Amino acid sequence: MSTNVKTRFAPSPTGHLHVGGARTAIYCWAYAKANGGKFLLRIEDTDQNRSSEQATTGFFNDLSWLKILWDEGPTINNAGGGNEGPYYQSKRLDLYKEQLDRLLELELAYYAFETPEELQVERKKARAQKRAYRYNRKSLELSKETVTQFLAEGKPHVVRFKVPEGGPLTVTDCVVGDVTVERTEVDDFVIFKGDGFPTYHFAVIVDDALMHITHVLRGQEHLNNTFKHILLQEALGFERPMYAHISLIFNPDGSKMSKRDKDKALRKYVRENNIESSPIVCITDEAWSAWQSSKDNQLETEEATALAAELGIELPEINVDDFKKAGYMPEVLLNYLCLLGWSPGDDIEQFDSDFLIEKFSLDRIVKSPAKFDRAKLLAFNLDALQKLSAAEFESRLLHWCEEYAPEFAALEQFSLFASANHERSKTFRDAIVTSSFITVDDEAIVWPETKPVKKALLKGEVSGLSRMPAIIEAFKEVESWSAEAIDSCLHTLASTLAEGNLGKVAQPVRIAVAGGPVSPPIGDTLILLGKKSTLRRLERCHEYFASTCDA
RNA sequence: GGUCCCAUCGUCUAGCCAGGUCAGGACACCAGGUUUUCAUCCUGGGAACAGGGGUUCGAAUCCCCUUGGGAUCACCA
Repeated sequence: MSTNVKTRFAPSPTGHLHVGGARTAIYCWAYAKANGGKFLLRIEDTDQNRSSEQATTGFFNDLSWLKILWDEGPTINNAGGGNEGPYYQSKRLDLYKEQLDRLLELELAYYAFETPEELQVERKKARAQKRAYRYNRKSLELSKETVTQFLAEGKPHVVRFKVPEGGPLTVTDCVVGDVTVERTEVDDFVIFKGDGFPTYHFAVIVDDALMHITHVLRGQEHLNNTFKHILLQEALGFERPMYAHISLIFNPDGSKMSKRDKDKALRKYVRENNIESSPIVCITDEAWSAWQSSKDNQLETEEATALAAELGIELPEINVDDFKKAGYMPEVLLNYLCLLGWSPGDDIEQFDSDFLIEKFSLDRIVKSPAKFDRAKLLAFNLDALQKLSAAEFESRLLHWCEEYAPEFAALEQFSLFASANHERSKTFRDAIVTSSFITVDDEAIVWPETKPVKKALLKGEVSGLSRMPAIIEAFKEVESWSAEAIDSCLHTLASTLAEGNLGKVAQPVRIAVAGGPVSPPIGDTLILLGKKSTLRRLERCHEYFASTCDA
């Protein structure tokens, strides 16, 4: 394809990198790589109130985790660099002002003095009259002298772009095709804000031009903005890049997948359960009532996480970081995200990033929006996990545990813990969930009387519980606590106590030591626990049920 | 409401641009089987061209309309 392809991903650091943004970044990266071009990262932090350094770092981490590394941009670890920076918009004010002066000189931009409140009134009027809001160009009627005077007085102002006269506007989008709109649909939008910062529209045009971006891939919510952008480019004499607008990602219920989904889930639960005050200390009464007073006041991430944990509800996974925490592998998330709107054809679905780079093209991007299907992601993760060698699985599980489950990372028999969980885990988290009994103290194991527990211990002609004393005695005799010894002991027990039915002895043992019907294979489970803990748990279980039910 | 975008199994999609294979695959689901639990694993199955008009010998594919869904209409990006 064309030479010098350069794409960019330009997030505003106001939250976390969510899956939609991640997919855009992946496509940008893949397109650049597929065409021997460069991928650039730019931080759009012109919103002084909402941008944060913490969020910026989060974006770097999330992108790095996915192995989407930028050739140009902020220098972090082994990514970034380039000499068309700085790559933070907040540090490019001079550049924007320079371009703004040109526009002012050409009389393609003008000062406007309406207050936000005044504009709000106009907007409401427009809504009531069932038409789209357009700025009425009132400030354009001001005389030069008045404007000069207002500015000298320090009257608060913005700068607006003066949309030139002309015919309809057409942009040829690489995904959507030709899109045409009447010029009158574009109003004189603000390009410089009252705080002296450029708006998104202005900064993005200046930066994309100065950084020589050739292809702009972005979410379809920007399709309408494109007309503002091409107008600005024409006014400034910039070349128009190629545009590719990617459809949105939705939740399974059809709603737009958004960063607000977590907040929504929490609100719903709180409302449905009539919870009137904060159940945890980390959310103050003030924070709670502020949150409850308006849907626009979202809880901080930490607060939301803590509250969800307290209420015992699962927050929907929407950010890249959520999937990392949940124990998915980055290459799987990347793979799955690619498939939401693009496919390589030939019935191929599972692939790595080398394959992606080789095959990626804009003309295979689907126009229609996609729903995010966690079940398929999970299935992909399972497949990928199973393809890992034992050593690789162990090292990656260890890595994950070090970050999210240090008590498991510290396990002396980590190797066995890993191998025992390899083929039965769909995510890294699965391994610690079904093996949580390992890190629980012997004296803290409890046995909820659920159906499977009752079935294994209390039901039947000869109950599992009644076999317990014999099992305990047999285990006491096992000298070396090895897989072979345990196995042979269990088989012997099965033939003497249960006509060779291994399940009849294994399942009561499993429940006794694990506190529930699910654990790794029984031999591994017992070795992981050790002989002493195994015996203690068996005894405690026997005592507990013997005392509660006079069987 | 104005403007713009979109429309193949429950879901992601292949097929469409260059009309002509029982509309293919994956996930999910259902039924069997393997397995000491859970999870895997194996076999089989049901499942879609939104509706209506054209064009054509022939339409999922090209055109129009209807319906449905979505985006956007900020001194946020």
